Amino acid sequence: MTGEQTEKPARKPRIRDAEATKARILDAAKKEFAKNGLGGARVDDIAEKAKANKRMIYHYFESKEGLFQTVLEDAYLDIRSAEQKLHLEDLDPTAALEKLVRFTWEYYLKNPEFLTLVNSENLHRAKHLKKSEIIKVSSRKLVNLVSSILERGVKAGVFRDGVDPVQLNITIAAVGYYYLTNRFTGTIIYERDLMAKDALEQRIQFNIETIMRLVTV
Amino acid sequence: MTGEQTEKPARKPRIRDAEATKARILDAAKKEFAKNGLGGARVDDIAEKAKANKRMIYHYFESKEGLFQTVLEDAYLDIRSAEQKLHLEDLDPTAALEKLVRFTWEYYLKNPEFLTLVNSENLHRAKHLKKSEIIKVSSRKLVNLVSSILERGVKAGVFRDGVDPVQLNITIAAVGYYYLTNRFTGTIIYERDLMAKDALEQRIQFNIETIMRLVTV
DNA sequence: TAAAGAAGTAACTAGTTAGTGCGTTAAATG
DNA sequence: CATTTAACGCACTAACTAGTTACTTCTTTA
Repeated sequence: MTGEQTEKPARKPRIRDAEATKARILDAAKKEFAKNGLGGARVDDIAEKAKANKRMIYHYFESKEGLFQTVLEDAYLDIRSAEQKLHLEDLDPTAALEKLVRFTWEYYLKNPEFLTLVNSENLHRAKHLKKSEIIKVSSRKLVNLVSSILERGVKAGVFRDGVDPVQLNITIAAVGYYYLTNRFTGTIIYERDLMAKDALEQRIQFNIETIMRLVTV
Repeated sequence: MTGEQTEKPARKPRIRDAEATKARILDAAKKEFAKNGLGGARVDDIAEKAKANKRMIYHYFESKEGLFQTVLEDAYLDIRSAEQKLHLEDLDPTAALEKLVRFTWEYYLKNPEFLTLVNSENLHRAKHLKKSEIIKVSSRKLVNLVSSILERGVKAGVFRDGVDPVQLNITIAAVGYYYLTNRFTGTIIYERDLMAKDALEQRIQFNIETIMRLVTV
């Protein structure tokens, strides 16, 4: 509908570029939603940061919630696709699991907006995610990935039998997510700078230890 | 200042009762902040739910943020005091640790507002908690509690040496917190009702297993 | 019982905020 | 080159929202 012949032109920098404007809005919205939550985010601020007119937001995304939904979907698709790119099936079970734990931690660390977006979505009882079929499909792949790592480990005699892949998946996420999403209150409660370089290094080692001990025979 | 002679009268139900009004406001505010976050909460709604006039909120708590800070402080003090009441020092190390894991899980389960309040506070980079000295003091007690359980376990030969009590504390919270705060997105991602009775039972068992394997020799 | 002080209320303000109506301008098309 | 289509922007509105002003009513105490 938008441009059949004009697939990826990138020939000359167009002054009017729908895709580029859309991308700028999404980028600005991601930051704004992550910083202030869905309720706290301001549409005017998103438009300004995106160097777009507010009218464009409503033209491309219908509403503030429509924009949030797209931002959230994109965020989930990004982490799910990055997980697939790890090619864990090529590694032995122990190395594969350790790599997944490390990847999850580093992804959260490099993309703190992801954590806040997920928190915001849960505050709204996942009403936006519910509508998205593609998220379910890509999540299923992640569970299957962990399932097969576990199976291979059991066969190789390095992992114990009976570990639920969903519970393991949740726990891998949990030990990183909690630490990082609560880094501000955590720094006060535990009277220790949780984001100091050595603190982060100590935590990822602890997380690997936690997960490995959980699955090992 | 408010009433020296009238310490806990409870003689006749007063039509005008400052303490009762204050309590109703705090209760309504806790629910409203938990449901909608600090930004999404509406002062008018809090007043209405509390069956108090909005002016009273500003009289007792100065501002919306002042009210939020009091709600948050109260929430932290409640869980910290409940932890102390477990008297874990009277149990053997293994039983004490298991009881703490179970308590933490059940507290989150029964008080989901706590999770949302903490999330909201982290969205605001812990600016309200920073001001509270009493929170630091009571948190220190929790870390000391876990420290002494670990120490006793090492001496008894049931726990391994070198486990950082802060990391352990964080992990005990993490495995419950993540599961419950993300119960809405989780139910979609993992295509499983995470709040079903047997799912909850399975999770607490998994959490105990995770923590026990982490500290055992 | 009169005076003082505290508890409580209605109505308002000044500033925001999501969302729109309508016109303008650039690019594609025949 | 004329016409259509899509990108873009200004200026507005209707509803909302934190916080306040000015007042009434109840309770305590000298």
